[in-house]
Amino acid sequence: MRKPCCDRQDTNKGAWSKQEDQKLIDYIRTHGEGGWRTLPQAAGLLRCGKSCRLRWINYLRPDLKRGNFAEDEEDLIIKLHALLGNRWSLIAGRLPGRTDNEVKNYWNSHLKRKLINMGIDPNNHRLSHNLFRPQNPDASGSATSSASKSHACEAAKSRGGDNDQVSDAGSCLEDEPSGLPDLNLDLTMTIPSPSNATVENEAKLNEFIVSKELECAPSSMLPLSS
DNA sequence: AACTGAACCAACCGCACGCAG
DNA sequence: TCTGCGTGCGGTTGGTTCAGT
Repeated sequence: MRKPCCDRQDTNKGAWSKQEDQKLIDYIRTHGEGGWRTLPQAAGLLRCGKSCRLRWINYLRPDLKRGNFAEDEEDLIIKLHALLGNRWSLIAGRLPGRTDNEVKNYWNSHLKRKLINMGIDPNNHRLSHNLFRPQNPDASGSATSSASKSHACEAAKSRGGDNDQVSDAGSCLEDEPSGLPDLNLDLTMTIPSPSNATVENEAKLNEFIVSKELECAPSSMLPLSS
């Protein structure tokens, strides 16, 4: 096991100061992204490289879209989560200006609960039989109307276990309850084995996502930038 | 006004992958 | 082929803010 990179005594932890942010921004503007291991020293920061990278990606990048998620973004997250499971970076990749961390946090704090309130199991996007389904039109209706119909199985639980296999929806649609009829998410497909998981495969996966979006999404959601 | 629990979000941590030597 | 390094990812934690009592 490799030593953690952040165990040095002389590195700062916790919240970033404005000065630190500025140093990081200035450095990356001058030298570009990358070289995270050596960046802190070069930029005069008492941080580990990982911390710098995270700060840049999640907070300082100029193309980040801050603020609340739009309804179509919510829909898309839910739909992609049904397709891909907890692959936050892939999901975030289809949401311009959003980061995986942001999407993950939003899922855990908002969307998960929203689905539960709608009587949908957020883990597999199926109707949850034993959950109380509120009559509240707010919960059952507007924001995630298409989401509630996205009942493909969760793709994969997590890295390692799922092996980059995209959801086998066929297997999870077979016992589908009657409630969520109209999205065609038959995801039967062949994804190359994890051992071959390469950039090319990632690109194929993205193509797949796009094709599914074209099949399933309301036109208002499209096109999606990559 | 004070307290408490819930919600939110930035940041940390450990692991796995790709690549170069 | 093996090994170590750099990087990216997803899960988790901890601090802060908000809402209810």
